[in-house]
Amino acid sequence: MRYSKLLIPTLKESPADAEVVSHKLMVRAGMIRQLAAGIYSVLPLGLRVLKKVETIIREEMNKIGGQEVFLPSIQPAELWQESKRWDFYGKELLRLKDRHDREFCYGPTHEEVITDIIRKEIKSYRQLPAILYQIQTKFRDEVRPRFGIMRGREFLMKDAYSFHADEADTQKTYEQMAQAYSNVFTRCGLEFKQVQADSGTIGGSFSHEFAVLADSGEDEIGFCEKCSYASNVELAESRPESNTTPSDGEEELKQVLTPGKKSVEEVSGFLGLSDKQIVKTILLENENGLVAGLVRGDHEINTVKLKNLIGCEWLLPAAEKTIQEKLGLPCGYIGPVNLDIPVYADQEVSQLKNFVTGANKADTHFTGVQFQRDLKITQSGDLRRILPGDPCPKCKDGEYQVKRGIEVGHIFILGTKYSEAMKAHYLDSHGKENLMIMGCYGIGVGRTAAASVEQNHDEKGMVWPLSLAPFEAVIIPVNFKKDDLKNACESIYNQLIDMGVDVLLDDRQDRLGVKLKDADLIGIPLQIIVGPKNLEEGNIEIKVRKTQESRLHPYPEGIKDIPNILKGL
RNA sequence: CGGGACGUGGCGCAGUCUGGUUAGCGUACUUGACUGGGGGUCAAGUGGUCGGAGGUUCAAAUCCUCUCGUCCCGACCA
Repeated sequence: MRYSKLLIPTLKESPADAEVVSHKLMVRAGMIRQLAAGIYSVLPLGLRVLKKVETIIREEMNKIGGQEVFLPSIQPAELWQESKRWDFYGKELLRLKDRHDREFCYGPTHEEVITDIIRKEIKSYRQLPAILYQIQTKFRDEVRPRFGIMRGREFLMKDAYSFHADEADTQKTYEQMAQAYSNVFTRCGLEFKQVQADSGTIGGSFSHEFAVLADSGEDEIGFCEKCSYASNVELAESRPESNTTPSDGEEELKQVLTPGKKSVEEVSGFLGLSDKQIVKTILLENENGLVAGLVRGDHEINTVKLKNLIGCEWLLPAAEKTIQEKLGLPCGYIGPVNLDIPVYADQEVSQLKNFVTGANKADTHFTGVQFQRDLKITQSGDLRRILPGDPCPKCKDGEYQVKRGIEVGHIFILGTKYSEAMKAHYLDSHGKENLMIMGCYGIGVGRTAAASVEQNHDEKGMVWPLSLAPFEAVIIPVNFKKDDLKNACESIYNQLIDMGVDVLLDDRQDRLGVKLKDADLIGIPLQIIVGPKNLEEGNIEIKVRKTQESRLHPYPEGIKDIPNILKGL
């Protein structure tokens, strides 16, 4: 391609509304433009990158027997009502009506549509397993879209669904899919981790997330340096502390005045105790009303773990208003003693003796609280967030590390959730009807590209890996007016195209500096600079974007080495 | 959903508090000349319903009301 014929509107300054590097750079490089909150247009250069990600995904999906389909983005409400998600999905589901007033939604995901096809078209175990995938635009009306293409409302996603006759087969495909995902992200040149993730209400222990390590990530990943254990912090198990509490006598329950002391630090400081002797009572709300979670003062509650322990549909922090209305208790002084709602305690809390809690009375706390004697606990379990430095629950001598990550892929075993709700049956070899078992697997295409920028950039701009770069090489004439330079560039350009190199010819009339700045900004891996002095001496300059290292190569003989240089990057 | 900020040529901003020439700067864009190895110089230009609606006033980018849009923070530490 010729630069002069391409729409690559690069900018010198970052847009004022961009926060993260990938957003800033993708706008500056003329790859994307915002149309509305969380909705972006993709320009030619950006599309080239997305297409490269797509190609890698297609190759890996096809390799494990995936068949590509293309499903509608607008879906009838009936299908969603059948799966019960019409009511359940909430405001993230963008609903619309057609001219006949029929209800539709813009698909945020496609379990319903694909299950509808499969239940109609597949009847026999002989046709299973079936693995179908598509690369298509999704819309999720996020509360708060941000970070450009990384968390948009409209975004490009590869979603795959698999249908199976039995669990072993599902498991097999799940593992192949995990491997395929691993291959995709490796080929995209990303540093990532495959981590256990929360499977939510879907059930089953099989869900893994693929997280690209980056400070701008919204996920927290906990992993062990010594063994292979890695999981989303939401899910990471905490290993019970083995230190036995001193066997002091049990103190009496005593009310103490703690005027104005609400936070753990304030209370512990005021009473001259360690944070570990305080128990925090956190009020949350789910579909059945308020619940309380107890964790030690130096710990934090993990609501995902609590939600899983309770087995409720949803769980959110209770609003102060709700607490006032339903319990009439003063925030800051709430405690589990005589608290008339379900109380769930972290396992560490059950080990404590003589601890402090709120007394459900303004400016008052209890001291000498005993777990067994004073509290009515609905259930105890692992409820706390892991912290960096916590012991690994798996290998016993490693420590947790916590890093931020961008979720670029997620795979699930769905079981029969959808096949049951939507009656997707098949006949087995005995002629008996069975429910199909399903898996679903997603990759954020744009997010993968953005994650790559987050991981690979410098002060000059983006540094694409060869596999995702919009072009593999760019030819930069120092002066495009001089015929000998121009002819040499045209010749190199044609030869590289013939050799199958994805090459860009910067045929603009601008000065060298402009071209080099742009080449660095858009991050093309190899720059071929053709200047008058070098050319006279029979040389061209080949510069690597990433390292900024530059070497002279003989011209014209050296042209044929370029594909090899690219391979070596 | 709660809180905060912002909206002025394509992009980045000043002007708004304290109303008053023809709305300004940088950059980009067009034309010409010079220049030609890291966003060059000079000259002449193009481009603006100051987000929108209503109001106050002799006079509104500026004051008031409403509205739309965009961004940020928060929505577990009781």
